[in-house]
Amino acid sequence: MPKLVDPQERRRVVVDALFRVVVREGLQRASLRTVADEAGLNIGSLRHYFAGQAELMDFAMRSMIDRVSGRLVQRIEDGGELREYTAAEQLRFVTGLMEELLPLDDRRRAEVTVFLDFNAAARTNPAFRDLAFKAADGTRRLIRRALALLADGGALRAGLDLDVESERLASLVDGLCLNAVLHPDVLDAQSCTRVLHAHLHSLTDLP
Amino acid sequence: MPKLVDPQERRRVVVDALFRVVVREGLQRASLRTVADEAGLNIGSLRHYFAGQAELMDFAMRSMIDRVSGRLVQRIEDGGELREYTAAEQLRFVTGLMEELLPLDDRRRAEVTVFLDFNAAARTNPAFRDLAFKAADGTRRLIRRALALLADGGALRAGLDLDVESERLASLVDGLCLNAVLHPDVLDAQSCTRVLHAHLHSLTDLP
DNA sequence: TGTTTTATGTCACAGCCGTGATAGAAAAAG
DNA sequence: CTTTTTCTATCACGGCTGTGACATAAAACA
Repeated sequence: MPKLVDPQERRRVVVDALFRVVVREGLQRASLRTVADEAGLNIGSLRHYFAGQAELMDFAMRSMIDRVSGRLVQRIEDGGELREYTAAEQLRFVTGLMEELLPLDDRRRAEVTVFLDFNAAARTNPAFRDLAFKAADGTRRLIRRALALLADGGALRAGLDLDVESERLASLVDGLCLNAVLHPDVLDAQSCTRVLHAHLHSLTDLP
Repeated sequence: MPKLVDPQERRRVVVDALFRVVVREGLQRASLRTVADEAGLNIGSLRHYFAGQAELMDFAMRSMIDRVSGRLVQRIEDGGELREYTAAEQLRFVTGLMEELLPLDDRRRAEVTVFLDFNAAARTNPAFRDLAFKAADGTRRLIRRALALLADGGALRAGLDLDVESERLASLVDGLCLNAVLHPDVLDAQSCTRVLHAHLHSLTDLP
């Protein structure tokens, strides 16, 4: 006999509604009332699962980060022993990893859109600063490890500075996300992947 | 005999105040009242120079775009006949042009910060969409022309696709702007220029 | 001078917002 | 059954928003 309401499920429904509002109208318009309406709930009901706006926002941001990092971890686990890969295989793996961060389909586009709005808000809203920093630091570490993997495998071009290349790839990915979300008709998914592939390829000696 | 108040100067003062508020507290908190306070004006006085919020925001965004594009045009005019440059000189010129877009000092940091907030808002606010698109399109054209210049001068590496490289450089610059503004302690001005220099250098055959 | 335009300041209104308080329905526990 | 907890729903308050209306003051003009 299932309980009529599953609190965990309810919170997920609310967060999904919040994401839809943010994608459609921006984080600024994601008030308790608009989110409750989007979720088909009464605001009183929503406030029974989230004590206040701060808790809702914090939970939503954590949920989104968990989803993305979960997919990344899954990919890494599925990869197995990456050191045993050939250079070309390693490059393909890293490419897939970076593509997970780009808005190449509706799901990832929504995530990136929300993520960008959250980060922009985190610049001036102390409530988001720590989380935004951890997220940025996490992808930064991931990218650095990915490039270090290529370097260990001998796939990386000679004379490349790992620090500089990590920053360059991280900023390129962020810039692609930004432009793909803000001007999707100018920078579509195809162009995005083409640029990413060209960049990663230019870091290697592969044909 | 100067008039006691110069309307044009007043509007500039108001826009400067708006920029300070946006940099300090975000575009969201830049209301007519907070901007008026920041400018040391009464809200009634402010509304004498700007009919409403929409006009103020529109004027402010245009002002910022004019400032940046003005500096770029100045650099291009000062450059003279670029086609007569050597490959190394052309690369230096293009580097300087791109550096004008990065938040390398307080003035540029403020401009980029405001610009990013405006663009984020433009995603969901139709009032900003046209301007945001024109600005993005302008820098896109500029970057493409800069790379075309290098290509004509023979400085560009063989086998590079101008379309892909334009997108790559544009997104890299945007990503550097984003990270430098959101995490200035992680990506400082030095790291920014190092990455930019490494990228532009990698596009050429220069030593 | 008087008149007109420009500039500044103040008030009130409706519309959101988050949130505290509270009531009542529904489900679970005793 | 009764009691308790969980859930849903509604009201009211203060705070902030843009804006229309208006009064006053200052400068420019005639």
